[in-house]
Amino acid sequence: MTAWLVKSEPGTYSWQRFLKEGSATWDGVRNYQARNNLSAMEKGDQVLFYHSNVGQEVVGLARVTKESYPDPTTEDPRWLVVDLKPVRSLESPVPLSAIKSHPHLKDLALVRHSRLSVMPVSPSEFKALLNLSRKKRDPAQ
DNA sequence: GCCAACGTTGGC
DNA sequence: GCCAACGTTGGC
Repeated sequence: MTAWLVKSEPGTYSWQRFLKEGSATWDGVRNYQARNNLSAMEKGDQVLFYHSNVGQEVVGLARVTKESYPDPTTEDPRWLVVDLKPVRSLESPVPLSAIKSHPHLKDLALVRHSRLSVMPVSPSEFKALLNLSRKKRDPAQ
């Protein structure tokens, strides 16, 4: 079982909307690498939800509820979707800057391949990210 | 708003 | 099959 990270622009589809709706079909992926990652997802896998562009932080944790199937938003059979459901918001969102400055997270695809929208996260990276999300904010800031 | 990085398209 | 042109993503 692998952990994953998916990106969404909050203006397009936000974590708040995902929470409110209670589930999502992760459609619209039109990149082969991202598509391959979708197809490798298994039911029950944990998925971190990242706000790209605006926010630039990991905001929540979700889970795969349905493994990949053809993207209903296109006739093109090459593209796939999975279904996700929200699990919980992170206590404290993990900003990209914190990920970049964490020595163990430098190789995360989020950092190395900033345009990839669906990526695997190793167990140790996943643990590190969750640890960062538990860290209390500096009261001075 | 800019632009670097990257992916895709199409002419040759 | 190469590569220039173009479009998109997303950090800054």
